[in-house]
Amino acid sequence: MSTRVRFAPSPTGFLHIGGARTALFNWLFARHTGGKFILRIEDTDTARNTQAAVDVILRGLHWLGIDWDEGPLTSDATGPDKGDRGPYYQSQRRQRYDERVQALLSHGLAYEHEGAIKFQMQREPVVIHDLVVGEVKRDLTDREAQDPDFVIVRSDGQPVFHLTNVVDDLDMGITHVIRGEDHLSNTAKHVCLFKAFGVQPPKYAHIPLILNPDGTKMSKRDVGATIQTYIDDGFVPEAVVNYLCLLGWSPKNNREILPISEIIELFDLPQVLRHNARFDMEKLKWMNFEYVRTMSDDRFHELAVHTFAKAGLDTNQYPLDYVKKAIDTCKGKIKLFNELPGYAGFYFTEAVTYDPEAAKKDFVPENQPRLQKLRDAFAQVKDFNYAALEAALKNTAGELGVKAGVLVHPARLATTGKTSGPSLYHLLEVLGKDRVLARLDRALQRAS
RNA sequence: GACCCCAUGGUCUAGCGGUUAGGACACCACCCUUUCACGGUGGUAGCCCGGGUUCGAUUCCCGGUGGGGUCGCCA
Repeated sequence: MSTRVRFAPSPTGFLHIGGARTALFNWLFARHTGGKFILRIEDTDTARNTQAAVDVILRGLHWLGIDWDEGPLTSDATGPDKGDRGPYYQSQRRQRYDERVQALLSHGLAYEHEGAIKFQMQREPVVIHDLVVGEVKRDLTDREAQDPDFVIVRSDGQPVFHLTNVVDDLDMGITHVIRGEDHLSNTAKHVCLFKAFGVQPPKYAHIPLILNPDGTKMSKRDVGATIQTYIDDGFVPEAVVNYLCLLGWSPKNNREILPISEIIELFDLPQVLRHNARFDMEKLKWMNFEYVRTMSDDRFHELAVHTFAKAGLDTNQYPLDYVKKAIDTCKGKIKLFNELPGYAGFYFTEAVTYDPEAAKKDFVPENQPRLQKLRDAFAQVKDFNYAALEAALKNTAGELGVKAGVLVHPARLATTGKTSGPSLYHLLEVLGKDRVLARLDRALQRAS
């Protein structure tokens, strides 16, 4: 039998990193087993479920590269979808729930209570066979022992999560429920519901949670908790996905960075860890850097242009060749794309502002004649390439009897406004003689 | 409070009765270097505690401690 798994988020207005990882593990399992990955929107709740909130989820999954075989095509609950087990919005499945509740009622497995409908829960401990955790015997808590039965339809007629979740999994033929460990306690309820409907429950796999660095539960307010953060901060989706895979799972053999195709091949449920993992932004950034420095020049260029544009720097105003060479000097230097405007924005604006601390240190009277000599040397360079520029600078330093660094720092500050950045000689070559001389002249005035 | 899950350096992990306990991030030192990085070399740092089982436990069992989760007419 072919596997069928689903990711069933509630549109809360953000895609939580834990949810994304759950989606990812489901997706990996489906791809690994050659089964189907289904997206179902659990929007039974309140008015907080807006189309915009669904869009956030759809966009987040798209960005991560997680595609679904069945599910909605748009954020419109009544809009088009793919798959023959729809609709995939719970708000459109009300009739199914009503039918199932009637069945329970008529079999005496549920009953009305103060206008709501409650399910007759079994009193004995429920045994769950979990693919990750193992066999779990779930006993009633003291609170539940008071009244083990739980509401499946609210008094206003709205079916409740436990009911809709189970009915949908049943109707959609879900074979494996892969979800966060925070659902493990709920699973006892769900297993009993399946039994009441006279069917075998799906197989369960409760995966560990992603915690904050301090070990507390990650809420939407915490750093890195929502996928939008990564989109906004200039992360590469493959890096985020790769990192997420390593939280609660390992490819073994001391391997960490590996293509998704290989992860799909290696991934399986029994190897998922049981303990929670803490989120480490530093490691994610390192991994992102690994992806950024090894990606193709074309992709780097495309993402870079987009990032500059976001920061208000229009690279289209410059010759394509200039833009390309400028961006090339940044490859392998930045960890996140959002560092780019600060790192290399000087290529795309004539309004260079000097780092005040550095200016105080480098633009001093003592450096004025040195910079002047360097400027004159650069003016003599006919073929304005990095090798010639390096030779010119070093030669000047030699004549001045100073180390290269004495010229390098002021020159960098004069042309970029920064104390660090791409290779100086390469950046000068890209900037070109006119710009370099002009910027040097401006700095010369400042230094005098 | 009750119920459930979990436990290898600061963090992510490999390990599945006998290992100098391996890798990665981070950190420190040195080298390289025009800046910042990259890279290279070396280094600090770990099996939560207590009982068992065993010739021998990081590894198996029990208890404790610690962490997390769940006990809604939220999902």
